[in-house]
Amino acid sequence: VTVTVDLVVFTIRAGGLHVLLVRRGQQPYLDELALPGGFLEPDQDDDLDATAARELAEETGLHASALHLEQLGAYSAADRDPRGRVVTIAFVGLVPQLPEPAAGGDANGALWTPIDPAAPGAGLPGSLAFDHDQILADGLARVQQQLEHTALAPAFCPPEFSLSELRQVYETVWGVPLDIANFRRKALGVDGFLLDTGRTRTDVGRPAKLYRRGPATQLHPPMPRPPVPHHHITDGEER
Amino acid sequence: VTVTVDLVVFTIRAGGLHVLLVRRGQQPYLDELALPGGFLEPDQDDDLDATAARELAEETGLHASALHLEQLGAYSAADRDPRGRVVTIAFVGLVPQLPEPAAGGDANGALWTPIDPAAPGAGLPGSLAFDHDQILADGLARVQQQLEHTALAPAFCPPEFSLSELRQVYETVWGVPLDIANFRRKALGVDGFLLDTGRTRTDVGRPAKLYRRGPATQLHPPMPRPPVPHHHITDGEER
DNA sequence: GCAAAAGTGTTCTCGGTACACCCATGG
DNA sequence: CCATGGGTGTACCGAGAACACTTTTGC
Repeated sequence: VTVTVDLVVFTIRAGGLHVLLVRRGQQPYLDELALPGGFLEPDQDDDLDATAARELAEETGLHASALHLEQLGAYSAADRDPRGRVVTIAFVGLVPQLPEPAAGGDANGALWTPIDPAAPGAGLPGSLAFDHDQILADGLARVQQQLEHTALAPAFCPPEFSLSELRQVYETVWGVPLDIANFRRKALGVDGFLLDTGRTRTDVGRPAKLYRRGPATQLHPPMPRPPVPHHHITDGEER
Repeated sequence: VTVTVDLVVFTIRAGGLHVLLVRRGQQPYLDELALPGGFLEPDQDDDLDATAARELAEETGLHASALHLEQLGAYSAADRDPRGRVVTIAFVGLVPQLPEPAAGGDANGALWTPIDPAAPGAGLPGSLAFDHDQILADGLARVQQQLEHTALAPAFCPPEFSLSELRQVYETVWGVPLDIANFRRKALGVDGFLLDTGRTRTDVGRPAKLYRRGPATQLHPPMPRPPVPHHHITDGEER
């Protein structure tokens, strides 16, 4: 049995949620879009997490420190890979900024692709190789849920960030607007979530205080996630 | 790379939480306790879920219908198995009643072992083979969390059950007492969680209405989980 | 009647929501 | 001074917690 690792790596660029995709450089699914990934090498001491971190570094140039990587699950349908029995362990990664991905490995290049948090798959230029559409959807759901319960949001931000930036993370990943005042109180009220650096930053308007991520990992009680507003059916994309 | 499946199967017997363990019938870890499990057969069409269901049926005699089985995660440390590179995918299973497990396969027999929901590992006669202590702890945490957010609790109950039985599931898995009145209102208030069968059952005291599990899968809002009361440090078992 | 368990009512409190309002900066 | 975003105050509402109380059975 062959074991691979696939990565669902999200970032926020230009106010929108993006996933890292590669265009496949070999069969099967040559030239189609897929999630970045690689093989678990049995002869090395890398476990799955190390393999995922290595792959991510290769694709994005980012080193494993200071970025979040977590296991999503195993995908094992017998016919998911035409080459034979391949089980893949999917990971979800979160990247703070907007570094251009580095091409390399068996991929012709990696690219940040915008996706709609309400409907992953919409906005994509077709479907992905293997069962990667499913993995992407599961990964998005995981991140959305983790934002509610864990102190994960700063992973999308630079080391120091304003409350607006943090709020935009939630709004972007969830696809809903939040109340500024209530978000502030909630975020600052959770013990150990945010640390006040003395600093402030001015872009436009009143200067904003800057925060660093605190030691807390869980959010008690959770960050409330508003019910998705009922879109009118804009076009297609229903189920 | 070899891929195996390990099972963390819980049930409630005699008012206590129990896990299914086997005594290993072969090297490595001969004669030690371990989680039941088996190999993913590359030549068959079974995916991991099917393999887990098959193993569970072999060990307990229970067929896959009407029992809950869900993926927990992959464990892949390079040195977790002395035979070489073995990645295992752990599953969590929930079994309703108290069927005696059937011995078979490569195990000398399977047994239900009581565990303390506050400290898995306490109460065990020593530690488990491989990294199964860790997997067991993760599995317990998963079930405890799932009870909060999903309509999983009836999986521990017979098809028809009273509210007391359901409440005892929560109390047993969480290891804390719940308020009878508030639990009742909460459980009945969640739309689609419980269906009223007309029937009642009398053991002692006033007859109780019986319910079946409804179509709901998520609990909105979650079943509130009380903070664990501070035990005085009874003895050891701290971290 | 009494014990035991099922089921109901009521009050208090706290967190979330909505929205009005004030503050600091750049132009 | 005004526009822009940062930050504070406050009144309302609903869910959860605690606990008193009533109902239905067996003995």
